[in-house]
Amino acid sequence: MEYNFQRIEREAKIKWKENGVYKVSNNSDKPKFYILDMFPYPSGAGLHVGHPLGYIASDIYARYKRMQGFNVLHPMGFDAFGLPAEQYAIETGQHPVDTTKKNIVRYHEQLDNIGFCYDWEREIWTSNKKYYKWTQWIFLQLFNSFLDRKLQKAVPISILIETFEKEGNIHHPCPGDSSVHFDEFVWKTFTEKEQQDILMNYRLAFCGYGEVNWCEALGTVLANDEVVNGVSERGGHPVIKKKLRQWYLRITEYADRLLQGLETVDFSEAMKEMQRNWIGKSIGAQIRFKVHDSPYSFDVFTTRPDTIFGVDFMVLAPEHELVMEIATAEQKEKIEEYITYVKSRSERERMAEKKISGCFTGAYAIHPFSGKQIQVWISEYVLAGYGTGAIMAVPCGDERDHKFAQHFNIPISNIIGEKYNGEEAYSEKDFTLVNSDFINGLSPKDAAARVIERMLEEGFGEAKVNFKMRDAAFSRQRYWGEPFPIKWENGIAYPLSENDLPLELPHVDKYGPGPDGEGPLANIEDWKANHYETNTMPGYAGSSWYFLRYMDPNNEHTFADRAATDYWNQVDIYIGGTEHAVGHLLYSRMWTKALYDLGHIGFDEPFKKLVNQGMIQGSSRIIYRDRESNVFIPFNRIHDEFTLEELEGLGVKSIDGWADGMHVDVNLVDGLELDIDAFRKWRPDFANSKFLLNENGKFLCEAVVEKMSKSKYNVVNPDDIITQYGADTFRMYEMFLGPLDVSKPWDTKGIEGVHRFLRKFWRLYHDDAKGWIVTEEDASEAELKALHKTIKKIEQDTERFSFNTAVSQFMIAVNELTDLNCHKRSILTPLVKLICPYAPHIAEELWAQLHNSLSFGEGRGEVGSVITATFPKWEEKYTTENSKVYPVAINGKTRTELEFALDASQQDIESIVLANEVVQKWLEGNAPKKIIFVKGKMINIVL
RNA sequence: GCGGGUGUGGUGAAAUUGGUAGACACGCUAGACUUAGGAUCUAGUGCUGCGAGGCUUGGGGGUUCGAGUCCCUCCACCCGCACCA
Repeated sequence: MEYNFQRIEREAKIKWKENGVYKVSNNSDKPKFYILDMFPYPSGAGLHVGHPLGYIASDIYARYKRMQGFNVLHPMGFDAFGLPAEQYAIETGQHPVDTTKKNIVRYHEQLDNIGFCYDWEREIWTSNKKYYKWTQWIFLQLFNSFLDRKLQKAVPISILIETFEKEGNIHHPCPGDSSVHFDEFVWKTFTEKEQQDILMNYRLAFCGYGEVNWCEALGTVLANDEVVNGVSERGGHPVIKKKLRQWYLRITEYADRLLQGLETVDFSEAMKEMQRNWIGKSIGAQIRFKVHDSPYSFDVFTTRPDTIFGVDFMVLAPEHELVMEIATAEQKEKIEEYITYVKSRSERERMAEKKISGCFTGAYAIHPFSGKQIQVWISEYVLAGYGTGAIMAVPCGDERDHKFAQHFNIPISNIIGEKYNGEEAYSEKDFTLVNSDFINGLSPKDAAARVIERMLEEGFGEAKVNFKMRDAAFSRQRYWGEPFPIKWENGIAYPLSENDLPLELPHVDKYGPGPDGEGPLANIEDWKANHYETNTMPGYAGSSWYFLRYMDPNNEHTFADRAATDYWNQVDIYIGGTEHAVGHLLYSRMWTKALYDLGHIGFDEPFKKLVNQGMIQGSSRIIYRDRESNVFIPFNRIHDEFTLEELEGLGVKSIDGWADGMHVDVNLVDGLELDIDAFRKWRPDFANSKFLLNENGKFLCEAVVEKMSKSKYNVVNPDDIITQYGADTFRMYEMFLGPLDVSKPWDTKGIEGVHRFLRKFWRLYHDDAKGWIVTEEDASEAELKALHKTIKKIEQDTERFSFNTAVSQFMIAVNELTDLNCHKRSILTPLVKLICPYAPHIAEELWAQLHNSLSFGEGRGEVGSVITATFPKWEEKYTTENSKVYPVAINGKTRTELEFALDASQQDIESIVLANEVVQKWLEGNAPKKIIFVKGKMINIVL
């Protein structure tokens, strides 16, 4: 009986489904385990072999945990709203409702073919109104609360209103506009509109005017993390800064907690570092400088208040609001010219070439301590969006300031002493200050504290913490997203009541942009008449909390029952790519914190442990053709010297043209060898081309590793692999490719080895001729040893996500048992259980056969529930330790005295024992401290 | 520039965390069985040498009885951030 994976997998799938094997209950005595994948965005192209990598890993771990007796939540769903889905719909002339549905059905089918143990009854789509009702509800929670900075937690806005009525905002500085101050009396004089405008500046989800990333091609704004290198992440369209009315999440208020929370979670250092970097906390001071002969003054932010006496000039960002106010008449023209120049430079140009440029305003600032007059410049190296958009420049201590001073011949003062060489800035902090008035002789650290103290006393500066992170743009001028549950009246945003949720996304036939940078919803008359907000939420809205919904997916009364969220609690393991480091992961961490603050859930970090999987790249095949003669030349011969006859025979006049390389469909290539007939069929335009062959009659392509994509013809579809080799082979091979977290190219060729292994595995149980061959004999010592070694290794490997070595371990075990000609039930039964997480279909089949009629379906059918109970305990007796250190006592002897014994003992353990005795005698009863044995051989003696 | 990471056969990679480096697999070579095979099986396969042996984990140095593993230094590559004051 052959290993008929097609039959086996078909039957297993039916069995699992009929018996509801993977249904998960919220009521269980078992300990819980929550393992989650980043849910996919169902694109039109379907899954390629790279997508399921992380899913396979999590599935193996889920099944493994289930076997250990955990109640495992391992759900799957679809991130269905958002820009790409809408773009795809537009491009293919369909409606996003239809394309999304179609794509999901396809994804669903593909995932099922791989044999995942998802509880599909918990499936969620973010675009489903039953789901986005609660996305809207959470939005309202954010809208209706603010962050109390003293408590460092979100608090309902109603409490803030009460406070304002009692004492104004004296204890609650306005995060949106720090210039807003009022007491309880003034508050009461405000109109409703004025009051609401002020409250808007506190809300965690708020609407305001701001500079946003506007993408004309997509017709919408984008969040900072959706803009990469100055172009849109999706589609690579140019992005410009534009002032628009926008919704935002006030994530900056959570900056500190997002930073602190990283200490409590198990993410990779790189991931934590990325998030820290994005948040960009820096500690320093804000200092006010007055402008000479002018009513104006401006603030700068610096991390080095200790260098205050080294300030030689000031720089404002070109966009700084004071620039035109303080510029002197004679400099105005030059300033305007410079600003025009800056505006003419795109973000990309600025990044590409960092030129030193700037312009003197003609104005002078007054040093707050010394009263010295300091030139005020503007330059594009000072960014409007960071800090206060103005800096105090200390050339001797900052590289950029130094270059700027040199470039414009600004005299440089030295407050560092001899460590500053006049050539380049000295930015270390290990020096003693000089030429610095009252902080002379202090270290930078002490000086900074002293300066801040003095500034506070004199009232022109204070300690200040600055963050790089900005509030997150939360509205899109698009159709395919959650509508905001907001009604506008007289310029005031009124939240809908909970009872009115969901505010459904109206079905429209046309969903082009609305007027004046508004969303498509502005084109709908009903919508406008009701004064609903016309923007929709961004793609990351639905994904910021989906992990909570899985816990209680069908609840119609709340986003998830508190008992359910308490039971499942944090996601124990979250698997996904690093590309979400500063987007999704930060947003969901913030939402979790807000929901926690407001008492809706009992934990404030969503993901306990994050595992990053690498990408599976495509391995493209390239072929080269001489354009003129229309001859293809094998890659291995491109640098060859061709003989004249060869060239003439082919009609090649020159080989200069061969560099005409083209991608060829990887499915037409076996390893590197091109199937020429198939190629001619695929590209009839080359049907008449000639091929220069190698001596063995083969034509070889070049292999290039690059991203898997349709246009490169290097996409491998998991469905094809599964048809040919089966899902179990596919799963094991993906794991076998290498460590989970590194990127690696797909190589279909290598899959044979894994497939061969599974067939060999099958042959332990079945013989092609004799059929079922499992015997009842007692196992031998050698067989037990092989089994137990395998159990131990695979448990360890699975535990630490080292699935590639686990698969190797299986292969070793099967090779060993095959060599031992072992077909014994007592060995083969545990082996089935062991392999189940990796190759569940074959395990299902073998299990059923081992137990004759007993199938998974009986007794709730989980393989795992049976497995844990009968896993044999690892016994000391079978330990494979092959190196042991025997400690023996000795003092005061040198190695040379023992060398002869060493030499004599290289052969076997007996001679070593002998040698040891000799040594001991030699030393008159004293033995060495350690004698080191490696695999039965004495390697060394330690005194 | 800053931060994080990685360097091991022709290839993907192992190495019990300081103990025979290269497990397992791909590829390759030879052979067997086959009408045939891209099926299956057997043997070989880090480099070097006829050989005993010698050499080998990016380079150099160090600690140690012993280093792929720890320390210093240099080099290369990948990822992230990047005029962040």
